[in-house]
Amino acid sequence: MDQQRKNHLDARARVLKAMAHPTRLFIIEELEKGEQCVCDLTAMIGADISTVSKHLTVLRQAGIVLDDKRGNQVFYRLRVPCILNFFGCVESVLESRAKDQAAYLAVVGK
Amino acid sequence: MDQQRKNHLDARARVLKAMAHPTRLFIIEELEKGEQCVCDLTAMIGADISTVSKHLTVLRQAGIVLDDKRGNQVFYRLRVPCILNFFGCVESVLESRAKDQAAYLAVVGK
DNA sequence: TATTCGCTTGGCTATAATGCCAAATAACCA
DNA sequence: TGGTTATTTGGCATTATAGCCAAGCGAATA
Repeated sequence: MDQQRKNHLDARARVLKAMAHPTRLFIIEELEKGEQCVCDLTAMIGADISTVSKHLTVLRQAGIVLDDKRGNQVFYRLRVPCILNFFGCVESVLESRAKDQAAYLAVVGK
Repeated sequence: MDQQRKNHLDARARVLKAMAHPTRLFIIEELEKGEQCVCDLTAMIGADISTVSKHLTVLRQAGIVLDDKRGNQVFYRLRVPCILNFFGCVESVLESRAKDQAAYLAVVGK
């Protein structure tokens, strides 16, 4: 594996890793609907605001979201619009597993 | 956030997390070209075979790959074909960041 | 049967991620 | 100025992940 390919895989992995957390996926879904301030996201998530802030930092550092301070609030939005299309394949994985699971259950007698 | 949504986010996050490692992305890319045995993947990756085997276990448990033992070799293949299409958006994130980085470098005088 | 081959699993250490609390910062308001 | 609100950061304990070596195990071969 050459160095250039390795660098590219590292870069992709960093983006995926930033998305690979339920709270951060929630944030991405909500931001798909439009920008949100930290306070509103925090209210929806129901965790400590410092926890939510750190999740947002992870997303920002991965280049997934942008922040915009207005007054004493910070609004976050998606940097690229496609993030959610992206899930079609994740869903395929989930469905494929569900199907096999159903087949297995049928074999063992429900 | 209701329980059903939480479950769904958890399920998606688990799939993404399984993909979020450079070695596992490499494996996915190689399997896109066709099934491979553990030995060939190990040779390409250049890590200990036990390390590669554990990465494959992560991918299998996430429902991303399937294994097939034939003789004393185990062949792995992708369970769903779309995994790599999936990266268009990851690339957008990376390009978007590169663009901003370039703009920043221009501002500070290269 | 004994040996080798291909792979998985157990065990370990080192490193990273998570989430809370508390403290720091920044903007606004009285 | 002092206080309040919104957010970030530091620090810490807990848990998870990564990768190596060694041991285990089934399948092929001598």
